[in-house]
Amino acid sequence: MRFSTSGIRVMRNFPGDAEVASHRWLVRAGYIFQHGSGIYSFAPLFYRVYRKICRIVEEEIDREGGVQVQLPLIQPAELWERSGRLKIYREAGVMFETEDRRGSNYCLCPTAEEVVTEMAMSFIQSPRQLPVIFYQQHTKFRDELRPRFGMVRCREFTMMDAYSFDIDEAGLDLSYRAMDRAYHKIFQRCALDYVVVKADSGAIGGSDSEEFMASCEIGEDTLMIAGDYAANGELAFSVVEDPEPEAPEPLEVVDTPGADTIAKLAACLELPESKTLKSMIYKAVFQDREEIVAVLIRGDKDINEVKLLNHLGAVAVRLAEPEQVKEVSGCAPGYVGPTTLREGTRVVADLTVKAMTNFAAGSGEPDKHAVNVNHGRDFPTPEFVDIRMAMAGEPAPNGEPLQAFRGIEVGHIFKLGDKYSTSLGAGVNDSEGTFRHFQMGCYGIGSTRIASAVVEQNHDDGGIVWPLAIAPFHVHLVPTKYQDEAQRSSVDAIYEALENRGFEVLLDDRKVSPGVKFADADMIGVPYRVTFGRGLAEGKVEIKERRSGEVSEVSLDGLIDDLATRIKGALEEAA
RNA sequence: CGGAGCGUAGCGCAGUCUGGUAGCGCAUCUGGCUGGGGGCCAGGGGGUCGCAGGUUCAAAUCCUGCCGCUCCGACCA
Repeated sequence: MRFSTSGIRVMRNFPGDAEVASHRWLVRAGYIFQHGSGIYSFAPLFYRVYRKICRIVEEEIDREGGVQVQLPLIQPAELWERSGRLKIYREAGVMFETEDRRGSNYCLCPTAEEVVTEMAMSFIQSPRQLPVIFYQQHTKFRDELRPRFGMVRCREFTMMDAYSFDIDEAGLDLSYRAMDRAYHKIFQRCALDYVVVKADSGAIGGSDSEEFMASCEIGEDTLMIAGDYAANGELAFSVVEDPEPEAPEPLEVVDTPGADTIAKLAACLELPESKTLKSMIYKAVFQDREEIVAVLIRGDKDINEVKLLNHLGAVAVRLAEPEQVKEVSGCAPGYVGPTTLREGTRVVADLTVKAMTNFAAGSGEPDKHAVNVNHGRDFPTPEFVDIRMAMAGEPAPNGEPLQAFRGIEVGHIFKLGDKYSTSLGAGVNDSEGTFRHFQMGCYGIGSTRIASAVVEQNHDDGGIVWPLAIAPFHVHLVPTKYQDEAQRSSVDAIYEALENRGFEVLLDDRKVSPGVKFADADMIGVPYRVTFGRGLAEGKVEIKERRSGEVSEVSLDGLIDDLATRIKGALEEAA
């Protein structure tokens, strides 16, 4: 491709409103163009990268028996009502909805379990057609609460989504493992540095799920890792040693002037924070009702809302409004304690609360706290369940201390079981003639997000450093003076020869100074740059490796073979 | 949605406090020189100052409302 007419443009400075490296470079080097918050065009360079990622994804999923389809972006809202997910997505606020001219409601596809299950129901009539894995690479729409970091978190993005159908759990296991294999191959080929962690299944639902996380400082997820234990911070479990039980002391209310935080309270009472109790009032939203729930946790720990949501089986949980707090506890948020709760209020306490004795808690009044509080005596024994945020340094279930890392979620695999096949009535008759719901799995890969994550992991002061497998071009030809007849003819000859050999070549035929071309080449980040200039009279050109910066002088005659060796070698190694 | 900030030419910004001819750098166009790390000279084009309303003889500048964007916290590929 000739630079001058390729539609590629690069910028001399960074966009003012981009902060993270991938966003800054992808915009500056002309890969993407922003139209609105979380809404981007793929410019020619990005489209090439995107297509390469798609091809890798396709090859690996096809290898595991996946079959490609395309599912609709506009989906009947009624279908989402039947699966029970319309409310969940609406509560989360992420569903784009629209209606047609007759007033029927539609959802803009945020994920496609419903439509694919509806199709499978009609297409899969016999267990002999199983297993089947349908997949697509298509647009998704999510009205993200906060689009972020350029292409990392968009409101419109492209995702590979796959859905497996099996007759039983053993079959689902095999499909799940097949996709797991494909995922590892895909991320390895994309040269991504990643880890796999146990994950929460969120609004998708189902039992097991694992996330593939690109290691990266700007990652939005916290990964908790300790030896062979790796989990998303959302569901990581840590072991906390219980204190020695004490003989119950009489309950008292004491003055604690100005103690409006756990730290101040502990200091005021000269107690460790672990002898205080936080009482939070939550509103839990269910499909058909809402409930106010009091949540108790040891003062030195934090509530994990994902765990809470899962335990309650709610659609959403959020901190209650002050009026609602007053309703169940008779006081304002901040003064609530387990003894101030109205009778009949549902109380959920973290496991660490179980062993607590003689602890301090809110008294219902400002500047006063209850001390020597004991559950079972001063308030009814609550339900004890793990709803605690694991912290770095605490031991994982395997005994090793947890370390926290940041990651970008680039892939997620789920065992759904029969959640959708049951709600939508999809399945087949088995050999005995009984109707069996499909055992489903679903699998997502953020194709556009991979590109961002790769840039986060592969850039330097000069710009992007693409791994060959997903670089927009293999070779970037830079003639220092393309107007020069002799130079032009040899550059053109090499350009055509390389293209004829099947390599992807960007030829910088612009009439600009060599310095500009070099800077732009670094920014765009093609793995191999070939410079035509001062050695050309002696039949020499230079190959420069973008990543190492290593320059080697080669003869014009040997150039094509040299490049072919390097490129083929690198591509095969990646595959 | 809560907190912070921003919106002036394609991009980056100054000008706003203290109202009075809309500027700078880059990019772009024309001509010339140059030709291995963002080169030089000369000339040119490009702006409803986010939108609406208000105050004023006069608004980019002051006031009100709205919209958009970015960053920090609650969703997810």
